[in-house]
Amino acid sequence: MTEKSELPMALRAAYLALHRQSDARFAKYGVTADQFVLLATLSRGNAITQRELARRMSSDASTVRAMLVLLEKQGLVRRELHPSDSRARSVELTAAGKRKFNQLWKAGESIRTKIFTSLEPNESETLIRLLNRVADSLTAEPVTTSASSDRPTLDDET
Amino acid sequence: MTEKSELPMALRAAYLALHRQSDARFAKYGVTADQFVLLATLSRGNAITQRELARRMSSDASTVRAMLVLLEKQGLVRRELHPSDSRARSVELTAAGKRKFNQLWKAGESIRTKIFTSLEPNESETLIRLLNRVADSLTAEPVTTSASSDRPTLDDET
DNA sequence: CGTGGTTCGTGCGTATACGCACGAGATCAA
DNA sequence: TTGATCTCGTGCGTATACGCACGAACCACG
Repeated sequence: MTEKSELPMALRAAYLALHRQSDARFAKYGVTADQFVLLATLSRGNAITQRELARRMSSDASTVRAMLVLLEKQGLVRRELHPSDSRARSVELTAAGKRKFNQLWKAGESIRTKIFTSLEPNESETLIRLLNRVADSLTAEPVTTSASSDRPTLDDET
Repeated sequence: MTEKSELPMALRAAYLALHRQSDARFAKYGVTADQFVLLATLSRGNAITQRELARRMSSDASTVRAMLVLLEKQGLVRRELHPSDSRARSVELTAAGKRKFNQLWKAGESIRTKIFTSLEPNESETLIRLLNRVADSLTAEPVTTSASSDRPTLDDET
């Protein structure tokens, strides 16, 4: 019987490990792991609003904005007026941004290899499926705070 | 054939969703999701060094320090002199910290429920196992004396 | 046409995450 | 013992992550 905190902790450990490795790998290219995620997201669907970009990155609007400011300074992305909605801004990769992303993709190859060689092909599929299920279950709307009884492996009040 | 970026993105989505939900849930108790992780870690092994705490949290020494400073102000943790190593500090929960953790554990119950009801018991086991495998594959660090690893060849032309 | 409710981007404040460099203590080798 | 080296905690700088509050624009619906 596994601990109830084991899954969340394993998720945390895996994500942070990935993030650290990515940051280290991309550092020499002057971008961070999260900036890579942003560039990758734009590379698959250019000319989207900041909010849509945030949604696809599983990130937050204000976080994305801060990132865009930095990436714009580096000349990797461009923010233009949205054709139909004048309060929105349309984000896209510059030519330099596309080149940079291609570099980064190659630079990150060994990380992806590390991951996929530790998993059988069907295990990768399974892992993705289960992760998506977890994410979906958490992205659903609020729950009532019911506070049931399940022991936190700690009893205090001495 | 899945995209190579799908697994990392799913991992990111799941982790961030969990983190957001946890932050929201714990906010009314005045602690963050990560502070909960710290308290939970201490609740299972008290009186450990900051570095060991960081290791168990899959976190970083300086991050942990910043968190401890905040938690100490709240009176939830205590840092004492290490008995045998005078440069280290021994961290432990205060009585208030233990009470707080018990509260938080209950408050977070519905989040854990959400996750586990979206997974079959064996799927939880599988997910944990696969996540650990991924984390391990990424935590491969340079060894001190062997230096026999295959080194991903960071040839960056361009 | 207004008028209110919603959505987009922005700015602000706080907490994490992490690398890097430092000083003090610990450890090992000669 | 001494010196080289490693480790622990600290402080600093930067990037994320996110909530919250604004102002502006969009969108009904009367």
